[in-house]
Amino acid sequence: MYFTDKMQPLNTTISDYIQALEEERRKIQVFSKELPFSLELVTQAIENCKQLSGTTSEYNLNGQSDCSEQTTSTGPFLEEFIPINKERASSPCFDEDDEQHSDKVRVSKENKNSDKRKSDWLRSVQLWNPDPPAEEDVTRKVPGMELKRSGSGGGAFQPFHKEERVGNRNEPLSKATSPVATGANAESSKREEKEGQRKQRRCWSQDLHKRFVHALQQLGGSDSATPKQIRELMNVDGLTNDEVKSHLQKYRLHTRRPSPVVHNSSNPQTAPFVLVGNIFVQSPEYAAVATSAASREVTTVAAPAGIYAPVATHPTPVSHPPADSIKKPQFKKVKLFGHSNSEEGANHSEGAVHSNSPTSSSSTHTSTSPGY
DNA sequence: TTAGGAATAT
DNA sequence: CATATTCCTA
Repeated sequence: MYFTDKMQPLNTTISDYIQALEEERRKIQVFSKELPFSLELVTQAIENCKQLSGTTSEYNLNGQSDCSEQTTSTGPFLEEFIPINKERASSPCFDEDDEQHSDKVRVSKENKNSDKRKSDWLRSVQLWNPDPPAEEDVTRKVPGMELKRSGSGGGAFQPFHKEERVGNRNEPLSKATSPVATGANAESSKREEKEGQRKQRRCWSQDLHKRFVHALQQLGGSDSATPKQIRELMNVDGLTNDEVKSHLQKYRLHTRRPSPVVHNSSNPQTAPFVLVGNIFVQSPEYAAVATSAASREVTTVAAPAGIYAPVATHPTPVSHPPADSIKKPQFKKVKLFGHSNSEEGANHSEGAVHSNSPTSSSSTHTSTSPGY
């Protein structure tokens, strides 16, 4: 039994959050001189939250504009305040979207990070982001029913939009089925794409990947799973077989020979991350999560052979999620795959990479950061 | 028709 | 260079 992931603690916690903020404000009020802006910020945040909780009730989980941000559970805790980094040269994900500034009360959302240099595709994305308008469902877990739309038909979906070129006709495409949800489908601007054109690049978000991996494990590993099965299991609406296939190909590729990861044998001193206040930054590109103190076990820091680090097998069946839940990111920001499950777990056979780790630490990874 | 993999494109 | 898409073959 696996349990589906939790992802939307939202609404319930909003008021708690507000309370927390208010308390925070009281505290810093004392230092209003020293921290005028903090006070201001908090105050604004409170207001925004109040408005949010009061007026609207719809939360969309994927509003993000680009692929950065990770599924953040309760917005409160900053997890992703990554410094910033601009550089938009080669980010795989489609960023764009300059959005029109809507005057709404957008809670301050201005994270503009674009990508992580190294490209950990795992964390750099979120859901796919075809584009803003189509926020529909995409991921939806759907409790009860499943519907798969577009079976394999192929390309169907498409949110995308702009880009004109040849005005060709689009295919019929029926988008109809959205898994649940739908409560408010905005509209469907379906502009299908043109035929001759290459499909817009889709980014595999963390969430998506997570589902992918999850499906994979259910199917018994990447070697035994077939794209179609995976796709069905994932139950993500616009996903096509080809996309899954491709992703799988990559996945296999990476899981198969990660090799170089050498555990630094004698150099523990290189801490993988630095904890700064509440925010932790990762020094090397290899991020390994550091959930502050509690580093349960997970955290596969140096995965031997894995690169894809999906979900670290949660061994935690049922424990109280209380405190932790708020504190830690939903899933670690692991980067390497710890293959844990059958998947590669079994691969020991071949994968056995013996550690060749000669050169004492350092070097060896210059740029090769396993994306996965 | 689907899967797997290679060739390409970004 | 990595990741995603398309082409080709079984």
